Amino acid sequence: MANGNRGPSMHDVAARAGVSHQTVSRVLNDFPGIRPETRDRVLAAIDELGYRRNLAARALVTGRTQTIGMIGPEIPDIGPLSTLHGVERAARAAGLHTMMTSADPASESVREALDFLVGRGVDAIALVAQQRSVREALEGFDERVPVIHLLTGGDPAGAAASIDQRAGARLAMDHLLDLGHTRIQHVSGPPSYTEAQLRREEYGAAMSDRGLEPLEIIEGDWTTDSGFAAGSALDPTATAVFCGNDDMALGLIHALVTAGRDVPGDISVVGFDDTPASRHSLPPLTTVHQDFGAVGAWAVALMIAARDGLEPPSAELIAPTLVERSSTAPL
Amino acid sequence: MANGNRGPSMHDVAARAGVSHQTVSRVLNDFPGIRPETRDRVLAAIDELGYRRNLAARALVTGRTQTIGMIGPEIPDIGPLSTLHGVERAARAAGLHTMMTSADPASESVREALDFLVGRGVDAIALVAQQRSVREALEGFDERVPVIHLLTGGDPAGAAASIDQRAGARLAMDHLLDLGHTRIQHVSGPPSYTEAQLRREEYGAAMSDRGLEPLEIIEGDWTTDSGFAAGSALDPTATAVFCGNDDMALGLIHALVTAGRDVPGDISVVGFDDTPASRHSLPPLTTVHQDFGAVGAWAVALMIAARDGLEPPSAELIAPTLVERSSTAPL
DNA sequence: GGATCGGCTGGGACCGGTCACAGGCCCGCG
DNA sequence: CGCGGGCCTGTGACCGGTCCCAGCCGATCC
Repeated sequence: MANGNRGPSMHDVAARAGVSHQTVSRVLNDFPGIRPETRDRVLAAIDELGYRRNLAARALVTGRTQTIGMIGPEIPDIGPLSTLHGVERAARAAGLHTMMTSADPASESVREALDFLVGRGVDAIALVAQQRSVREALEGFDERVPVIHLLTGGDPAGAAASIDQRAGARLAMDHLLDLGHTRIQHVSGPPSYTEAQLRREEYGAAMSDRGLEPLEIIEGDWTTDSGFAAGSALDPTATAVFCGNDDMALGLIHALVTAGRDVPGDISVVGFDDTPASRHSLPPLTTVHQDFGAVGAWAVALMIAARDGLEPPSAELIAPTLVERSSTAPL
Repeated sequence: MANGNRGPSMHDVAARAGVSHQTVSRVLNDFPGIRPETRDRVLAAIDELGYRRNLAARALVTGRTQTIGMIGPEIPDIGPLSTLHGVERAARAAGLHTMMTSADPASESVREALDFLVGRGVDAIALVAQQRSVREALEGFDERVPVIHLLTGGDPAGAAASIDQRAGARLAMDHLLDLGHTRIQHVSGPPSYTEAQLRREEYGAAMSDRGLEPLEIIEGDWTTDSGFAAGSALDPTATAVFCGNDDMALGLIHALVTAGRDVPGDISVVGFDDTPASRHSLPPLTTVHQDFGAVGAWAVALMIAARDGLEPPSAELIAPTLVERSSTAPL
């Protein structure tokens, strides 16, 4: 072991165990046909030396790193964060490792992140693609490494893992409509987000399905502040508001209550996300729960299939659920 | 380029540009003393071939991966998450890459995560060590890769980047005390967290510094639900509550209001974290803001110093600030 | 004019694993 | 007693970069 301070190598182990490096390799990779006694000697040597396999060397020859890359947004919202966390857990369960980097939605930045991960030799990439511009960055990206899209909302079929946004929006709207509301307004997220776009569309569809005229849509940016601002822009005849996410709903309620209106007495509010804060806001928020962990797990399944050249499992969206709390009431 | 489907190698580029692989390497690494004309030819060849350097090969010979590892908790709270995000950004700015894995606080799990990262050849590790048990996992971990602790609260000096918890707790307490409150109760996080421990101690210190007797401390688990539960365990004589974090404060306020008490009319509440939801909760929450991004940046500075064998910059804690909103009022 | 020197380039070993292949040994069989 | 065939093991090439060293060239110097 006369190599700098690099730690023992396979040859050192081999020498100590009195075998060849190849035998050590076989033990490490669980190859059959090794005499138990030999195997034990090798294992003992590994232990004594504190040997640890060098993955760079391994990756160099195999061309596989057993690592998947993840690209998330610069500003981490609860959704992407939870999803990537789900990916990480599912990957670890599958014996894979994860490497994460972030990128703002500009194509340039996404391309950079992609290049970085490909350069690191990841076997597949999970890309949070809530915004259309992120997906556009992939145009002409004909790399040999498969890319799975996350949280596209179910817009494009194909290699993507998402929550069914239309279904979620319909859940919220039907809840409000079933309570008797007809003047329902929508505070949406930025239209650059596919999810916001889909929730918007479904808002309109849900209204017209009941023969109702949609009210003007107020555009927010997902933050509590923008929800607060939306409060003063609300249609005075509205008796219910479907908010694009919980944070905006919280801000909106704050504005409403400040203006002397009672929630849900005067006006009902429903959110989207089921954040921790929504459980105990005043009033506790009726909202749509999304299982981000399931999205992550599904993404990993897709990546493994893609990596191994298998047919991808049939596309399937994760179904959201409605959580009824106290921010909504019958008209 | 007759190698499987591995993409072009340095030799392919060299052949195309009519130079040696060594010259290509020099161009790639910005070595001086290359004729501009030669350099351009190489660059052109790289571009035409879509060549990309194989980092596994590079890491194999240099022994450096230009990557830092991060270990976060299984359940991602806002603090660790924001901090790791800060590490990621600062690392990228320094030309380093990050690889993240998570571990539950059990020593076993932390050791595994450590081993994994060391095996991947990271140059340094940032470890979220809010809980004492996490730090204990490092006993006898004499690896050659430096480990920086995150969010220890400033308890142990040394290779750690944290926010000054004592100062933050003092900020919250002095605010309440200056408003004239004397019956102040504390809802703390789990004592296994150093941060919770430090906030607790400072609560007691702040009280006795003014000659006041501390009230019984209620123990929560950081969640809104535990804050809600704390609401019914509150000392009836308390006129103010210092909560260990915003989520618990939100749950507590919910319980209080449900029980018919007014915040801040009957009782003042201050939180800790400055989460997005706290800006527009009802009432908007007075809380302590922590600059997690700065912690991340500081951690990266420490890691670079450690990696290069430099003397670590003198230990310094990030100072929190008080954000006054509407959940507190004079007695 | 020959030696020296600096700018620029090439040749080969090496990092630490995996893979393909070639044995050595011992057994059973004819 | 010789030979084929498992079982188990060793040998050497190779992955794609970086590092060390040598060599070429023209210009400068004495």
